[in-house]
Amino acid sequence: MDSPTVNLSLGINLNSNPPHYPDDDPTDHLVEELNRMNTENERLTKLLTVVCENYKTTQTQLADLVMQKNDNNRKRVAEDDIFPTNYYVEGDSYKRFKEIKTDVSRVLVRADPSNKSLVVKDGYQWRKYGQKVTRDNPSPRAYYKCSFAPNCPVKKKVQRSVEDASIIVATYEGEHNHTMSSSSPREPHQNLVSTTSSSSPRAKSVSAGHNKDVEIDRMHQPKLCTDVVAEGTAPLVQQFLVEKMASSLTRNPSFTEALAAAISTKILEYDLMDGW
DNA sequence: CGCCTTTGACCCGCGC
DNA sequence: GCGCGGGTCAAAGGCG
Ligand SMILES: [Zn+2]
Repeated sequence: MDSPTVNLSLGINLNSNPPHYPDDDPTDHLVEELNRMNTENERLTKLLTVVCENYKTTQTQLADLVMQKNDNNRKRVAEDDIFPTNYYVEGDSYKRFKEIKTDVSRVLVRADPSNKSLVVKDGYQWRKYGQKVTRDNPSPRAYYKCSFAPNCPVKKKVQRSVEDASIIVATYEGEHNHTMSSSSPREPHQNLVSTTSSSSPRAKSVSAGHNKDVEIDRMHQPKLCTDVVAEGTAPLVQQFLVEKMASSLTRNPSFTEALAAAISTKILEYDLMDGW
């Protein structure tokens, strides 16, 4: 793919050594310092916005490329042509089709560890129908079903990540056959796209690579989500980009705080805007 | 009263 | 068959 050489050196100049003021009036210095901080914060916010926009654009392009590749490689299964029943007859008994997996998408959500309830508000209405403890994860896994429409087949599994209690991994399965309440019918913002786990060894009907992923980042601690993206099935380009950005940013320790603050305000604006 | 969560039982596929 | 692990059911209870 033609990579338009993104300038990854963000040129962050945080001026971590404030000038030493003469000590005639300390409050003036504080006010001045505060103003300087505000200006810096504003600048960082703008910078962050630009970075996010670029990131989103890159993600969209990557998603398009992946989808094109999938369409070229395999015959696309139309969603409406899926058999009405998931069972077939073998001998005198019904058996269930295993490979009817519609589409699975994985979503990474960062939330503060104190949030014990795994209720992730993503615009839909979910009814919890189960909870199990899994083998290799101390936190339980919750099972939800979309209860917005009576026959909506969408399910999701929610579980905290291993060894990082501030990350919630939600796995969506299926597609909604209804719209999202009274919200705007336009597409929701796609921030992160991860690959489907469609690598079944002998899958007859291949799942269409049609996944919509959203990453919501609730940052309370100045920790970037590099590990999360790296651990998943993220494409290499995305991995590289994120790691590059993270290394650029984390090199400056005081940047993470400003970044967290900027993201918090951004997310608040986002929430108000979308009416979550 | 309707919708939700909780929670143990149940089911089912898989490996031994 | 049996045990195990993951997924689902459904009764019971909570809540506005
Ligand atoms: Zn739905």
